[in-house]
Amino acid sequence: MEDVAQYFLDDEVIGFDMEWKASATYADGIRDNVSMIQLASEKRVALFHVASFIGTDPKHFVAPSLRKIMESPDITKVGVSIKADCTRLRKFLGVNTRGIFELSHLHRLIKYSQSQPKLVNKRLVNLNDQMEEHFGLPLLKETEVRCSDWTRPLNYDQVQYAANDPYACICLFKTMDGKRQAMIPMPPRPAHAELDLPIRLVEEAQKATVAEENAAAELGGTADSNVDGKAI
DNA sequence: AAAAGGGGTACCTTGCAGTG
DNA sequence: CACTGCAAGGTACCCCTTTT
Repeated sequence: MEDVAQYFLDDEVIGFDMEWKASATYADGIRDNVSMIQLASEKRVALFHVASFIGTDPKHFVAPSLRKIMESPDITKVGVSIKADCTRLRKFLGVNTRGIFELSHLHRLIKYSQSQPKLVNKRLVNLNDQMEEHFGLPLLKETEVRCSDWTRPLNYDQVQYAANDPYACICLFKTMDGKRQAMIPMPPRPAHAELDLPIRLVEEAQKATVAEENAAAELGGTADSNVDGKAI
């Protein structure tokens, strides 16, 4: 994971997606709830089958460079329903993702801002509909594969499916942002999704950060806190 | 099935101005 | 000083959609 993640450190925008066991509840362990992590740039796709990693502590499942990528506000992570993925990543692996970009927002902006401004809202649009709109192609989203057991060794269908998702996301972003830049007048790019949290959640996050820093100070350790508070 | 997030709505609290 | 009415802002809940 460390070696492969380093390939993405210099990218400005990457596609991001996760897979987990459809039947998993929050009471189940890490492997059931975060079975795979996928990244994609225009050049390459990375699949991390974390369910097969050895260990019990959250830190055994996230290599330093992957954490760096996810927590950097300068590397934009694009996806559909991406906030839910990031919540999972935070809850089970302690990764506080920044630079989150919801493709549904950009899709609505370029599709509706000139004809039906009322529809430029935060409602999610599924990935398949976005693919058909901008590429005229359906994405193979077979329920059988999607809801399969992602904790077991993967078969070829699963690998193909898992690679498709983040790659489709990065392609969609490039295409849609190109359309946005061609619009007259050009609307601004939607903000990173973590920046428009309700005030209540922002305060909770700040409290958690302070508590974390206090705990680290008490231990006298040099826990690498990538949180500078500015983005929040 | 389970979970999260956004939009909409009803309800409550708060602050302010006006009135007696 | 006490009371009333109104607008603004916050909160809680339901419904819908999306994800695996």
